Amino acid sequence: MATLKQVAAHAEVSVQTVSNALNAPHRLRPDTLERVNRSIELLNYRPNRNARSLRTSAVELIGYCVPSWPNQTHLVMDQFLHALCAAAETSGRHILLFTAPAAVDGMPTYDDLHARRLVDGFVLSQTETHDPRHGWLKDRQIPFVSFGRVWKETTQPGPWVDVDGAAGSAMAVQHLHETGRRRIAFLGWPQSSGLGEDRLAGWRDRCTELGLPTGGLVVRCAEDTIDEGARATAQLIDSGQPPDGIVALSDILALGALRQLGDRGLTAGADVGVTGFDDSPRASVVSPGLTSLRQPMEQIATELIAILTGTRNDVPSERLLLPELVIRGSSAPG
Amino acid sequence: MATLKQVAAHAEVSVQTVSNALNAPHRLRPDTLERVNRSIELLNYRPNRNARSLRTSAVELIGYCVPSWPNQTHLVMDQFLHALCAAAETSGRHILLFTAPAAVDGMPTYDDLHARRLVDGFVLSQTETHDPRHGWLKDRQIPFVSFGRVWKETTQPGPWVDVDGAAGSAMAVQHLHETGRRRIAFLGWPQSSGLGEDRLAGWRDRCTELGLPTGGLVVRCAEDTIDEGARATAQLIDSGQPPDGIVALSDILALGALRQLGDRGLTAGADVGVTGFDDSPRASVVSPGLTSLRQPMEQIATELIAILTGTRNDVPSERLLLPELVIRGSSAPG
DNA sequence: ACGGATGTTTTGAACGTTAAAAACATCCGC
DNA sequence: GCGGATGTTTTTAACGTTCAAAACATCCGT
Repeated sequence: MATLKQVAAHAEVSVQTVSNALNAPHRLRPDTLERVNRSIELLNYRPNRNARSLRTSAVELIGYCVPSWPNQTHLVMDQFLHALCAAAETSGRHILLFTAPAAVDGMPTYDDLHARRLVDGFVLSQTETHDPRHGWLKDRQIPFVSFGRVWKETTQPGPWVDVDGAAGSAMAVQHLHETGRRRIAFLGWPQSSGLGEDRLAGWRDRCTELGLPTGGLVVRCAEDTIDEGARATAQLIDSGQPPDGIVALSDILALGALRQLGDRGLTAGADVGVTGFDDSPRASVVSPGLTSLRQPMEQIATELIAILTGTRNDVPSERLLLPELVIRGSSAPG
Repeated sequence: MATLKQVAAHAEVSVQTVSNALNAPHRLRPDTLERVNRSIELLNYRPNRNARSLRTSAVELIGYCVPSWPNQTHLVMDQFLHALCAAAETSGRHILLFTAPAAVDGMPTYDDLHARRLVDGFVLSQTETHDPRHGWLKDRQIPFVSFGRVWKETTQPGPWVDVDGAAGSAMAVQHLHETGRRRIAFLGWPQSSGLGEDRLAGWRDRCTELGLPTGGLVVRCAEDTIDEGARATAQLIDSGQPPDGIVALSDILALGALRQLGDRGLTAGADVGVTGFDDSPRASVVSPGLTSLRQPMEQIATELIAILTGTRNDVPSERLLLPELVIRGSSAPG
């Protein structure tokens, strides 16, 4: 593989002139630039990333910890990973994947990757309540950006991009209200989940705004499973005041709701409107199709990379993005 | 962050002596080594990967193309990705993720990553019939190893690690035979799938060895879905000579079989023994639990890295690994 | 014709490691 | 005491870019 030196010899210029042809072509006389570019092409020159990184101290790699639940697929993370890679590449960078223990036990790994100049910074995701990684990185001035806020912190310890769960739930309530529902339930998670409480707040606020009841219409599920979604829905149906709409905090819980409605001889859509969150592939193939809130993965990834690389001066360090409500049969009126 | 130079000054030795302390400590007098190590620790020295890579021409990064189906989770690939990262780290390397168009359209991306010294080589996966990547990389002497063989090629174009699907199907047949089944069916894929034909061959060969019938007992499914598995099972049940055992080529098809059996008032296990492949999380939580063939992900990843890095002279360039049959209720006799 | 300004190209050094050769120190047999 | 062998440490250069300064060429006003 040719080096700058070889290209320079071929074009009968200095190494610096070849470097200028690549990085500052305006410095060169047009005929010199043409000759150098021809040599670059003829010799199939490719810049050596190591040499450049050594001189500039920028490696153009972004560290991302491989999702820590190998026993469980995580659709949102799969889509996110692909979008993140593509966004990084668009900016001339790549993603370096690594494993690390959970919480602070993993911080030495992050520290080491940065100290050895293996990465310039990190993208964090799967943020947990009181997640310690953010503060740890901020304290050490190691660049990072987070997909998701650190829940239940008074101030965020660093830049983030997130999807507005509350707004999403509100959109779902609004939509169900527009299809005629007047008693809309919410299937959520335990109170310890900040994300769950955020989405619940969106449901509650919009119901209140629309004058809809909220009492006795929230069921928190211990786990994010179809069975729990089914159980919670059964509980609502058997409550004596069954809902005519259900906003589920996730597609998984929503699928459980669909199953339970089917078991009770009720029709999703016609009898009870159902919505989920994340717009997983099953949302479209289940019958009826599940109305769901879709997270804008490509936009999320693009914003994360823009914040981390500081390539756009207009980028604020916090970005809350709106999900998109994808309307399907599960919320269509009768 | 301290450099070798700063550590050397602190320890009152040359840069080379510090480098020797790290890489060839046997060259140093014990008291010199101790003094240098103390300086390394005091100054929290971390080697700069770029500098080392520039001098040695080895970047210690392995390129892996992010799975190309963002609309569909792929459990096996999720587990694989985690195992691959961990195995790479164990060898002092990391995974660089990238995106690329499918088939030969993606080859310029591979070429560029290698030419620019962003990676030392590649791990390929999701191999397809007549997959062109392998031959392309081999022709250009770009190091790689493949998780999965290139089906329907007379010779493999490069090193690979794979799971022996045929042996897996044979194990499943053997197991069902041992639980008393004598008419074992196979749910497979279209004939164009090399992997499917391989697994089918294992089923057929073992049935023949055991003197079991094979005629009219194979149903090929157009797609890997629960519905297709259910449809295929219905076809077998309605055939006039229903099977008492079913080996499914994947867990998804097996779940379809379980559903169809339930719909027909038949009990998986007691009435019809069912097995799947891949041991997905649902295999254990479905009722009854699904007997399934589990791929040894950590071993696969470890072998891939060993072949690619050439770190063990005894490693052959082709490794066929056995899956593990995880026995659950779906194959338990009545 | 000359000096200052501007355009274009070259020169020298730096980044931080590793590899190889050289230098220095020590030991031992003759 | 000396020369050869071995142990230990230092010296020198290399890897391939980028950065900054210097040199050279050209232009224009006086």
